[in-house]
Amino acid sequence: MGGMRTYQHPDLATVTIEHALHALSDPVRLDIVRQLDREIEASCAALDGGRPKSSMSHHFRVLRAAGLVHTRIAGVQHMNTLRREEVDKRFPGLLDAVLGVKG
Amino acid sequence: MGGMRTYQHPDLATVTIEHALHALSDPVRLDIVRQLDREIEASCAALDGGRPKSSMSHHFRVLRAAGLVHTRIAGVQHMNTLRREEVDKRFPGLLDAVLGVKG
DNA sequence: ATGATAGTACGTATATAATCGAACTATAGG
DNA sequence: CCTATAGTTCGATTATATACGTACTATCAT
Repeated sequence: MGGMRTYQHPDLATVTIEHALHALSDPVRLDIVRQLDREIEASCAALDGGRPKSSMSHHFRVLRAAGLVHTRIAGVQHMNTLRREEVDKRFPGLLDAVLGVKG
Repeated sequence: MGGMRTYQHPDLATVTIEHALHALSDPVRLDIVRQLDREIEASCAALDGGRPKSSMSHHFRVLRAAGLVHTRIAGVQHMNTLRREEVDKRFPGLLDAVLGVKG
């Protein structure tokens, strides 16, 4: 069924490191995370890089399920943020390491 | 073409963070890496946790291809080590973060 | 109400990965 | 040379992911 009122965001305590690593290991998703790390908040469309909406929806769902991204509904847009503090608490240094890599 | 004389180990510069994250996102492989982090050097069989040899061979191959593990042949055994220093240089803080997680 | 916009849900096709038995290869020891 | 051991390679199976078109839903503006 189509649009929804709210999203479910898992408690980081229930997210395993394997789960988080898997979510981060896809280039599209890693790119989303990199952009969110800079942009603070962005709509799905703003980060799609020309990809179809259904593909992006899939990747955001994976990122949400892994506890990495929070999505709030703002009118017609769904605004995404990195769950930085919570992820840092659960996996200290992980995002710093992943986002700090060059090349 | 069974056993081999030597293994190919990629230059870490050619390994992407996505590649490394994917290799680490499998529970069997993460367990291997965790054990190598403690044991310094171990044969494949010592880390198999009762799994078939062909399955383990697959996982070691993935770990090698991602630049995470080095394998040297010592007689009939193939001894594995974590490529700690090189990985730390290429992906600073990554292994500390991944291996430091509890639960 | 109509239309436009943002995104989800579903279904399906395709690709990638995990699992593991069986046959094989290399080395060591008797 | 024969046998045991450690691990690889091959091939087949199954599971998991990705990609994306189409239909749908929610919200907003007119």
